[in-house]
Amino acid sequence: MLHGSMRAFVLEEEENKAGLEVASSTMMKVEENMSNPTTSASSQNPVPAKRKRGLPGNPDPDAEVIALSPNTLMATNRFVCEICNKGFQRDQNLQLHRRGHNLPWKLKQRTNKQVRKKVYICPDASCVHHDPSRALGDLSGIKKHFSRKHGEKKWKCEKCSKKYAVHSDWRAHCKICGTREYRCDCGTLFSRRDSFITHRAFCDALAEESARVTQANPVADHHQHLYSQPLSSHELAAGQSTTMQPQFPDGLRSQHADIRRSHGTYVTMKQEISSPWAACQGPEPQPAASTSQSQMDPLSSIYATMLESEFQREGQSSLPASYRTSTTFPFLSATALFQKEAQMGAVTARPRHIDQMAAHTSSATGFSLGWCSGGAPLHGVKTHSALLHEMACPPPPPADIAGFSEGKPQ
DNA sequence: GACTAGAAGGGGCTAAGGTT
DNA sequence: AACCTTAGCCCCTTCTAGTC
Repeated sequence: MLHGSMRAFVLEEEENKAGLEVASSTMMKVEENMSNPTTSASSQNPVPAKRKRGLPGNPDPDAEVIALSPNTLMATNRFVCEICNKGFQRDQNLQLHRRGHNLPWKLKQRTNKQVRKKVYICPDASCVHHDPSRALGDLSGIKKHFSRKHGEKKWKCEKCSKKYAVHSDWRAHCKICGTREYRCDCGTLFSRRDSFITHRAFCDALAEESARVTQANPVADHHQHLYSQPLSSHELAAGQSTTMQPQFPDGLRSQHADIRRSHGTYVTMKQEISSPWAACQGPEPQPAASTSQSQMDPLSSIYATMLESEFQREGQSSLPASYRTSTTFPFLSATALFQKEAQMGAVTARPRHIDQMAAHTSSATGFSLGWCSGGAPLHGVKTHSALLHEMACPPPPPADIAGFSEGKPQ
């Protein structure tokens, strides 16, 4: 489809004779009656508050159409002296230079007549912008277009290996390349948010399924498969043995926490609980005999005292033996804490929300519900949960914690 | 020589349209 | 829906012709 009242068609010579670009031009007339939607619309409507650009490739119908050769579009010093082969960006520069060679020269004269708007067509015949009706409105535009579509892409992004022909495009890409990165818990990386969301839906469903399986078979855990490492806090909370010592690499552990933070989910617990893990990778467990109350660290001691008094208040003679022998409450893993609470609940009264917590193992919100449930727990249980909460959020523990890995409570 | 105006080059920003 | 590419617009700088 040709453009309507296109008046003139200036064709630049494709060939440069003797290295000198000759600006001879041919005038052509293209006569068809076709209205330009852009201009007709703009003439009918009042000027909008925010200026809108015209559609691509719909130049002013009265504009002068200029066809530059590929050489011209790509050349930097396209005006070349036939004597010394020196190139110049502009004809005026060349003409001035020719004076030095005592060659005839002619500077472009300023003209008083009104300059008609120029539009430029792409020299590539197969290109949509080769059609005068789709000519581009400015010279830099057609140059950029020709470079992008038909030129050599010599600018390469170091990060993603994408190539660009226009330097500014390359720079714009380099600014944002690698800044949008989405990482799932399972370690998979995504550059696109939608892909990441899709994957996460799958990954979460898998985690929930694993949690259900975990209740029946504590070994099953998709993160174990994915990381080849145990475990995350919510999985521990599902009731796995404390003899399993999670060994997240520090980097992965903090990364995991960061990811959850970005999801707005169970970040805090994850980070808090990770500290005891680090501690539990410490020295060999001490013999039970060596872990007397006097050797406890202050927090352990305080907690043991609190628990004992709690039991006594509830009518129990004293803390069960298994609790008294354990000296490491503040630095137990989440599993150990839950198990202890569950045991205590079995001794006193088993709270429903503990079961709920276990059932929510893969759900971030479910996990936090376990800690922050607004429901009315049974008498005594609230105290235990509060104590456990305090235990789960201790200051960083000392490096060697005696007796941590003694295993699960009797 | 100083100053001004115009042309050209290049880069940044962003709307529009296409793609995934 | 989000992302990517393309093209239009604008601004700044540089260079040169013309004028005083």
